[in-house]
Amino acid sequence: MERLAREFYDRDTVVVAKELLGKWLVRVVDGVERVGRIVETEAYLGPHDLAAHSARGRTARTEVMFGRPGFAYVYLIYGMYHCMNVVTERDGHAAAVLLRAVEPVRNVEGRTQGPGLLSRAMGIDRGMNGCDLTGDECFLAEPEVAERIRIVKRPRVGVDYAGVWAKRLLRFYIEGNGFVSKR
DNA sequence: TGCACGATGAAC
DNA sequence: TTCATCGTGCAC
Repeated sequence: MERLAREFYDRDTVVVAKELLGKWLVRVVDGVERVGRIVETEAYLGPHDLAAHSARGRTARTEVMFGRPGFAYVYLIYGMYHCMNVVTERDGHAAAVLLRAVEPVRNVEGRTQGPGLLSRAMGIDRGMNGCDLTGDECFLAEPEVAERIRIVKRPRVGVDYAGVWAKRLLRFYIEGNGFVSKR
């Protein structure tokens, strides 16, 4: 399996968010590789993007967003679900891509359409925060079979509070894929 | 030290 | 439309 290198993440966040579609998310739990094909993402551009957590400043929670690209930013939402993000762009630029849905490929039980369900099914929680995605616990990889896809662009979900930023087309998903989250 | 609320999901 | 459930961030 060909793992994505640091350079992949060290680029424009919108480009990374689009290119992540179709890639494989791999999480190793008890020696078993759980593999999901990424079908939906959202881009969070940085402190100027009012929908991004980094817009509220550098805090203990958002620290990894401000760090180097290719690391996982995982946080607890609504007291019961975890959301996984991939940190992008240079060290100091607090941007990331939220993984919103995957399609089960291998060893994945349960539903995976939505950031909370995806994290639960893949075995991702706050313990993964700050994890190096070029390492062995959790990483992204080129799919074994590349498929041609069409990308749909929509406004991001659940960020109505962000004013004009809520209208930006920063949610991306694979057209026609049945594992994309509803809403 | 307290408290309002969220990049969600499921039930009603 | 309501609710579960709790860490975070900011007000006091």
